[in-house]
Amino acid sequence: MHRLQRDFFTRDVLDVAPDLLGKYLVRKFDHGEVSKFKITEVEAYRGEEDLACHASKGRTKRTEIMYHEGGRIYVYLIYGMYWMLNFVTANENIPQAVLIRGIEGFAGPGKLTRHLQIDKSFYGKDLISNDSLWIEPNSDNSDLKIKTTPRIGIDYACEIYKNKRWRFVLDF
DNA sequence: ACAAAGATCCGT
DNA sequence: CGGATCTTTGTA
Repeated sequence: MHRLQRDFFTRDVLDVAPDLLGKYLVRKFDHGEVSKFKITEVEAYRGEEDLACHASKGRTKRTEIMYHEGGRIYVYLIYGMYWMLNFVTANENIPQAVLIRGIEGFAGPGKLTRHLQIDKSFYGKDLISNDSLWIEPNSDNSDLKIKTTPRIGIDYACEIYKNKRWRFVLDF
């Protein structure tokens, strides 16, 4: 099976996010074992104008990777304990990212990174070329039911962006 | 330098 | 509902 290529990620985050549902997140561990998990829940963070997006504070050391071309990995630590896994989308200088919130068997962004052993060392890696983490298509995802809701845990944002239904969940 | 907050999770 | 736990960021 071939992994998803650059053109999948260099689109608007609102197109990429729901399109990731049902596809496979593939992790090759250091000891050689390969595990594949169907993606079940994602959220879109869209540009400097989106007050829930880290890039709303502008270009910093942490948000720098979101300004790169789509397909890169954005990882950060939250509450001192949990690594959040994101994929950068769109073209250069358009800061967008998809937060991976759930995979088959592991609901919760902090739980899935713990199980997949993903940490700061993945920051900036390219999904198209690295040998530890990538996305593969699903030949049988023609009949997906997708539910949309507001995003989780962003009470600090203003009403306009708090209410955007930019969380996408596979509806079984 | 220092203080504050945070895209979460778990146990009570 | 509160505690864990530490990086990033803003302010001085």
